[in-house]
Amino acid sequence: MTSPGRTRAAGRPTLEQVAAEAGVSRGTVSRVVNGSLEVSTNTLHAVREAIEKLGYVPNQAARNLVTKRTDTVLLVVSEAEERVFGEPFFAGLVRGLGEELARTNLQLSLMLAGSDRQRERVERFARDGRVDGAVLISLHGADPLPGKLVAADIPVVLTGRPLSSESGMPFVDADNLSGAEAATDHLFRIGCRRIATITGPQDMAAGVDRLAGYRAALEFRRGGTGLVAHGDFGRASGERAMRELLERDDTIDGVFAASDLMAAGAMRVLREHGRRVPDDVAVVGFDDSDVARNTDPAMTSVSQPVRRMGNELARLLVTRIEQPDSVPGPVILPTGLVHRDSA
Amino acid sequence: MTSPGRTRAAGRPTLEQVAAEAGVSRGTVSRVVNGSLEVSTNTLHAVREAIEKLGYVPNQAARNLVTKRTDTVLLVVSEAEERVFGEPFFAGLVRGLGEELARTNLQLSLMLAGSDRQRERVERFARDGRVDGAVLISLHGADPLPGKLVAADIPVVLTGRPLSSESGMPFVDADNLSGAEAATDHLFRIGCRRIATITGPQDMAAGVDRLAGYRAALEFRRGGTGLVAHGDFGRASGERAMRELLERDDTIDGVFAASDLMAAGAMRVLREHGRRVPDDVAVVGFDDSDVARNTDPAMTSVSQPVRRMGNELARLLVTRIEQPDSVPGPVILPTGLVHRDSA
DNA sequence: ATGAAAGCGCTAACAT
DNA sequence: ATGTTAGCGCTTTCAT
Repeated sequence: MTSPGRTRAAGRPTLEQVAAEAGVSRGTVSRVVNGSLEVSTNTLHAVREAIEKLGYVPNQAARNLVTKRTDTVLLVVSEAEERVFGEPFFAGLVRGLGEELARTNLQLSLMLAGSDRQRERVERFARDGRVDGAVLISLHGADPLPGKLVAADIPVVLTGRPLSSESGMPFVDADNLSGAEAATDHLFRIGCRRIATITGPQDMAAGVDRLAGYRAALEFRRGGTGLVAHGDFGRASGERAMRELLERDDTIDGVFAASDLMAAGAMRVLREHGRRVPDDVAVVGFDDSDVARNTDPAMTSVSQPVRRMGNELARLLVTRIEQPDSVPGPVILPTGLVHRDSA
Repeated sequence: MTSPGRTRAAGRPTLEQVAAEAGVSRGTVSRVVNGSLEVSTNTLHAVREAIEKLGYVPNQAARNLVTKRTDTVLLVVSEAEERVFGEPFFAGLVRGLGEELARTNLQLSLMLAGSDRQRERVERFARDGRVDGAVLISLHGADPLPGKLVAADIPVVLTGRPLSSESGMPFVDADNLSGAEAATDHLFRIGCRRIATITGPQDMAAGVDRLAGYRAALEFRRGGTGLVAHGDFGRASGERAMRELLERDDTIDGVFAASDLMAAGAMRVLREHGRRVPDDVAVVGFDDSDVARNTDPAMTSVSQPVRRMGNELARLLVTRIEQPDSVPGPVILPTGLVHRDSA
């Protein structure tokens, strides 16, 4: 009880103790731990043995204090829990990030920022100096978070083109415009002439760009582009939008939805209304997620290389961290169209 | 360039500078920052002003070094990315955890441990002294991670009863047995007499207990309990299991699946085989997730209070952190049956 | 190749 | 109520 350690990390051996055990100085142990080459084989072994014997693990706080690095990067997702854990998009991204970061000694840590309160916490966490950099994803409109982090001198990379392009922050995005264009054009080519779209949120570039792609395709084909209903990428919004569209025009024969979830919702509503997919109405989604594979009929969908996007994000961030003055340009990755049975 | 700061956190004002600016000592500033009451109103104001003026933010590394606390707790999910971001179960849990932790000054950080490599990283991270405690979820079989963390003197709480109950670690779980029993009994009461089950992984208590519940219900009703096929909670495994079951016995008229995802897979296979749900075969799932609400017909499912489970996990962990010697007992929360159209 | 020593920025115990 | 001081455990010059 009165022993020298009531504190949590008590008893943990220190550099000092390892040094004593190995009969060398602190500095030498430090060199061994950090893989310096300027250590003789003999001492190297002695120190290693001592480390092993004592079960020494470097104290990060002490190390951070002097190096100013934390070897941790933060993934901030600006969505509510339900969204984050419902959208398969994030899975690929996280995997991609993890893969790439595994090559470095950076550890990935994830935090949600779906509410103001959470955003504030994330900001404080980052400003406290607990991370070397941050990847932000799913930013809406004029989220102040990226700006605040940059102001706090924290390297930041974004997922998805920021709406206000003045930001100048490096970002990675899928070619949403081309993807949407290809999807819409596909509907046209299989014979649809009354093609509607269900958009994503218009405060995100992904939402805006996919709508633009739809428009571009139809303008090129000289089709009408008026059948637009807005959604928020979520399933329920897709159902709502589809109902609205059907009410406005019941001759619709093709639908391009800006997310698989919305497309799935639309398919359900179409069925409720007695429309067969794809015979009466063809449907294309966006994301090529699990959802698309599991609708009935299986859904044709635009694929984005989420995993590669994660890879690129990691690379960009590492670059920013290692060369704070570099401003790597944006990375735009190509999308594809995966043909299944719904269109 | 030769200025005193090329390092990342360079130029950040320190306690010392704030003290100078406010004309007081370091100690006093520290007291203000940490909310000590023993400070006169005057100096309090002076210090606050100085902090404001200089934009001072305490350096966490320095603070951690002396306090031995990080104010961070880790949520470790022992699943692959695809799983984590596909199962809505996690959303509720994370939300519950966040809610409760928001009352404290603990920050939640999430890490995946789906591969050995990731598990190793997580272990190192925790042993490095970067977290005050950890919540582990989705443990399989004899995962060594919890033991290692405990050995490293890190407070740990588990989600789901550990299979080897000798561990003695505090945990939170849903009453899986009762839930499964209620689901199965419901099938019996609506007239099913050939009731099959699709189990979860048998290296997790949730899988084992739900199967036990199925058995208990049928034994009580004197029904046969032989129609068992194994799955892993995932959709594909549900499809596989359903096919297998139909091959073995095509008079099956009720199915209890240990997860919504598997139940959804089963429903699809049933439809493929020309069985109508619930008319020919009634189906009950487990989780009461979004998936259950979106099948056609909507799925009857066992609900677990995931959010409350998250709350309780946080409470347990906080207790463990604040009183390292306390060993709070397990918390088992009740499940319910949500009636929809599939049974 | 190695040791010695000067901090990194903060908290907390002790004085006053 | 406030100042003083001794570290927390580590990295990193600077000598040798």
